[in-house]
Amino acid sequence: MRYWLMKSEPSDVSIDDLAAMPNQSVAWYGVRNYQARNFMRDQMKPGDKVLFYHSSCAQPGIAGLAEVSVRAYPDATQFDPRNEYFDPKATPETPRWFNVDVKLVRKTRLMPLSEIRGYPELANMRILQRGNRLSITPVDPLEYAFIVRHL
DNA sequence: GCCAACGTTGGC
DNA sequence: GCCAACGTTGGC
Repeated sequence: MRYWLMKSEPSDVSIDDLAAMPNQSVAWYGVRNYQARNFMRDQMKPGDKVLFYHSSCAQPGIAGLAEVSVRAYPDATQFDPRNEYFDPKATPETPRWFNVDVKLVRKTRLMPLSEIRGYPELANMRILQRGNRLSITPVDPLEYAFIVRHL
């Protein structure tokens, strides 16, 4: 089993939005970065643990715990010309983008980015490295356990 | 294959 | 809104 941190803009899908979804589950659509796609397509498996992170907002930080509920399949938004994530180079025969489904485990208190930054135990997290923009990053099992213990 | 220009991310 | 950092595009 692996551990991941997944960024979502709360104005798009917040932890409360996730909690309100049918089955408290959501398709992680719209990833248009190859590294993040490859994580979903090649490595993420149902049962993998996810830190649900709020980004690009007033209070960036970890907002809850989730898990992968469905393994990767073609992202439907790439085929829809009216969707903002439409990709003219993708076809159903040769899809380019994939997404997993993610299911809520529990909403937690918000652990702000500033707090994460303050723990020496978490200093190696990808999210803290300068210039990091990747929306899906692997998390070390020890880092994950540390965070859960401090939520 | 190089690399300049451009677009996006995301914290502040 | 600013801007650093990074990824992608496309001409050559």
